[in-house]
Amino acid sequence: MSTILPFQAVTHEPGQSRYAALAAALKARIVRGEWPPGSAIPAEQSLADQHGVALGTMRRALELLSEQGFLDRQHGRGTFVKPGLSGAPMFRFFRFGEGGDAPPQSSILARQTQAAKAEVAAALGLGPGEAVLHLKRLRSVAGQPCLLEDIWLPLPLFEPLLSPGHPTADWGDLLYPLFAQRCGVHVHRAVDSIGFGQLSATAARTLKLPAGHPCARVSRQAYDMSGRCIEWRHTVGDAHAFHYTVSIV
Amino acid sequence: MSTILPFQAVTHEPGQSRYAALAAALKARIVRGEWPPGSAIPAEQSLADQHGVALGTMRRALELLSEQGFLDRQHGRGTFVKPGLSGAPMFRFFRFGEGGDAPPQSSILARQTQAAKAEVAAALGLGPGEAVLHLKRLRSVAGQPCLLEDIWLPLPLFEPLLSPGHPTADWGDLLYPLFAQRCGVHVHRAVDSIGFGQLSATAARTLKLPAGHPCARVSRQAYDMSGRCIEWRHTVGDAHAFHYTVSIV
DNA sequence: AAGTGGTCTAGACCACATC
DNA sequence: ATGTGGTCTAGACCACTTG
Repeated sequence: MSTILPFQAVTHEPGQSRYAALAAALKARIVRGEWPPGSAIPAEQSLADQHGVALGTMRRALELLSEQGFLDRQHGRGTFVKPGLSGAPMFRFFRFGEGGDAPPQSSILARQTQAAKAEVAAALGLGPGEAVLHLKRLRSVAGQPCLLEDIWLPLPLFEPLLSPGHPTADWGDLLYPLFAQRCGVHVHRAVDSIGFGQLSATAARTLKLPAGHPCARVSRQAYDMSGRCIEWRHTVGDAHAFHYTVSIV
Repeated sequence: MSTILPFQAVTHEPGQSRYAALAAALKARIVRGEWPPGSAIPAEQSLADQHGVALGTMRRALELLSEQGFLDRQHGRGTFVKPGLSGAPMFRFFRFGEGGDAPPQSSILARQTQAAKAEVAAALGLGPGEAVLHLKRLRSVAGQPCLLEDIWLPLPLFEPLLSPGHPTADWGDLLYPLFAQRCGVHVHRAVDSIGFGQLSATAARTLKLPAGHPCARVSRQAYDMSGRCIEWRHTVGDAHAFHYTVSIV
């Protein structure tokens, strides 16, 4: 009598390597939530036995998922599902005075549901007119306003953020941990698009800058582990505070 | 009697893996010029025999150098030393009208030797006052001037570019292939630093824009395979033509 | 001491490019 | 047909972390 090997048979296209098929199967188990973000997955040898492959082949699959940002391997400890992005990634583009020490403050200026306009629907992969949550947010450093953000979130998913029981004043200074705690949404990767323009009159008033002042514009699409776009964000800030470094290889 | 294995003994620190030491040894042979850029290096099995390691270990070393951009592996053909960057990488930051089709034109406005000022010397890793070649260069698309560049090159190395026998009018539209052909310098990687400001009066005149017009500033340090900085470049262009996309993982 | 991931070996066989 | 890099195996042993 032989032990049951539940994941041994992996669909394996002719042009696809075994380890790539294994990686896809493991990724599906991660995305499905079988192992929550931050938790450990079984040991290499155990997974190799489960799938009926050699240890080296399973290691190739795990290394692939690690390169793709789904897993975090730690020598002697184990292999863990990567938690979502949590830092203050927008501040990589701006340098405000003494921002290195103090964490940037955040205040929500507006929170309302909307029917998605064409641009927002396209960015989020929704049909036009579907319900979205719109946030207007001001970020400040040492009491000085510096970034103004418009954020759109697809709505059945982010409904917990509409609860009157959780006033926006209590949200804290980072949104992504809030998304994870309240809505179970983990931001896995993001794409930022950078351009320049002038501040509108209303934006200039909020940022305490003259109307028409040059500004940097950053548009962001954020995605969860399944590849679904879960945030569309538009940020403006003083062009003179913008600074970014790129490595070209 | 045994065959001589010239590279078998690799200095191998306790904390260093065998394949990392092999990669460092191979990189040294590449940097030294033993295999010129674009040429094939020996087959995996041959290198493994030379160094007295198993095939899989040599493959790890070669894959590492491939990830680092030193080698280009091609299934069925061989492993090749990567040629330097050759494209028009500055145009990744700007979108000018119909620039997709026509290659950008280049004209050298000035070419002269200088004693390196502090900022230039620091960027190139020279002592202050060492001799550098300074170029001023205008790039145009469809006859419209769009980018103005100041370029500093360390001087014993780039002396061939001073030859009166090669007038700047014959240099063509890309500098990096010129560096490779005339000076044997191959650009392996570059670091670009982006900021925003206003055009100076003279820059505005050259670009046919009003003085004080908002502009994007890109400062570049370019490095060869040995890690030496071989170019410091400062580029300005109309801020409204700037556009860039970043993936965050 | 036990369990984890990291390194290395010595082979077999496959897929691709070229002559 | 030959030579190249790509995949996979089945083991051994090492290095790191934790109880």
